[in-house]
Amino acid sequence: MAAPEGLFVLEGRPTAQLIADQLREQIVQGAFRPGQQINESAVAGQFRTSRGPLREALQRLCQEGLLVSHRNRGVFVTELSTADVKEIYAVREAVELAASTTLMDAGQDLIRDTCRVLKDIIRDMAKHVAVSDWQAIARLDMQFHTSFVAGTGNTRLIRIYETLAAETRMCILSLEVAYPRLDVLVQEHQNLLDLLEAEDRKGLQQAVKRHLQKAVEDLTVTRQDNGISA
Amino acid sequence: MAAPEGLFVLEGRPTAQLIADQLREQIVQGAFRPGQQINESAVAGQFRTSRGPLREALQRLCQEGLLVSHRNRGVFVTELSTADVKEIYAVREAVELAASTTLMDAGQDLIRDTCRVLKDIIRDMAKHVAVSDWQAIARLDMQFHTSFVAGTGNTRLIRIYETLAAETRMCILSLEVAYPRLDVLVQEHQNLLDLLEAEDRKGLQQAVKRHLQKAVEDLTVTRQDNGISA
DNA sequence: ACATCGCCTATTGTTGACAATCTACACTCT
DNA sequence: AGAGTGTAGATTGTCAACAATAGGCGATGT
Repeated sequence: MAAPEGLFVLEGRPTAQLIADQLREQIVQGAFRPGQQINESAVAGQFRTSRGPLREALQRLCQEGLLVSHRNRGVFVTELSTADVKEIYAVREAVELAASTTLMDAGQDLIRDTCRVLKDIIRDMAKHVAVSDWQAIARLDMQFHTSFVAGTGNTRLIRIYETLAAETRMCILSLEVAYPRLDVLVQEHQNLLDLLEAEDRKGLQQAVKRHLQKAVEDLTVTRQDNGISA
Repeated sequence: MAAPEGLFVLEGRPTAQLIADQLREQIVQGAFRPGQQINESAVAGQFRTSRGPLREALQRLCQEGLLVSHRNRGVFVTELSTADVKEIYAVREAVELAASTTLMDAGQDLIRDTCRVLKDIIRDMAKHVAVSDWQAIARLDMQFHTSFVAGTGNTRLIRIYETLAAETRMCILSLEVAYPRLDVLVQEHQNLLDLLEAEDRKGLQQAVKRHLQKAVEDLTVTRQDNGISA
């Protein structure tokens, strides 16, 4: 049962998915400006492939909400408004609260394993905070939350959250806002970890709500309006 | 501000999305058997189009989880196991509970509007129950829940739930289980509606949990094991 | 009789070319 | 001068042909 069927299918994943993964990473890192059009030929060339596979990858990213497609005009990098930020964080709250409940009901073993992973992420985060590496901090921030949700083992919940994580990273790009309160960032995540380890159900849920609500405030106050996503 | 830019872009939506929508409907209605391979050329011909646009549509449905893709072998209709059913319903619970909270916080107007929509759906449902039209009942069942979530106005939450709705309808197909307890079905939904209208926060959340938990039991007891989704 | 090897067909993955559409710019007319 | 129109360029949408891979089937040898 160690490797029932996945014993090295060498690049067994579909090409479009591989391209989508790489392109997604480029987008959330700001390689394309919000609102910018994606030139199919140019990007296809960049990936050393043809327009066919690339267009398939674009479909995926459109569905994830990172890109928007206008018929006969092409696909563009999504511009996120403050309304979008609120939506995204509302869904994140829903997913994380559900994950909290599931984890608490799942038993100590799952919680222990999850805590171990989260602990390492916080350690990395502290290191990058020391040198103010924003890009890495944003990545680790979302990795923390994604790992938290991943602890449930619910593949669908994880998929949903990964999409939300990508959108969240776009928020930071789109709204051109830096991480405020660098020092409390590590502290807040440590607090979440502690509450999980202590199996403090109510406390964890409250902490998650506050953590996300604060983030929304940080993202919305800096720029009160940033266009309408319609 | 009535129609700033969307004043009739006649079929403004991308082709791949249109094909995906139609194909999704066919799949959830059982036009393809679970595990069956989708022949690209054949289906493309059916839609009077080429393989290119069809493949783009397939990418979407793969990401939604209705299809699974194996490199160099093609895409197949997903076979859902009981583990998948539990996952799907866990996420549904998370979304619906979040929707409940949002609606309750949103104020009476939103609740009133939502209730009106739900009332009509229940009426339709009762009609189709009278003649035992399973296909229509399944559709209306999911339409009820989707409309409930739609009441929040959170487009991302709605998108997520629409995907879950499609997967749920596949559960019924994949597990080849009929709706049990036809009579209580209308009654349960009416109960949810009443609790929403009464703004009984706690009561609604409890009712949602029970409603979904019952559904899981109905879907899992009939067939205790139905393959492994890996 | 069974296992193994090699071919063969069907289907997917990819590519390049062609057609349709939109945007931008220059030109003309009032 | 300003508004409207026509044209040109670029980009997307679509298609059909080519290449590559996987699984099935029969032949062959032990």
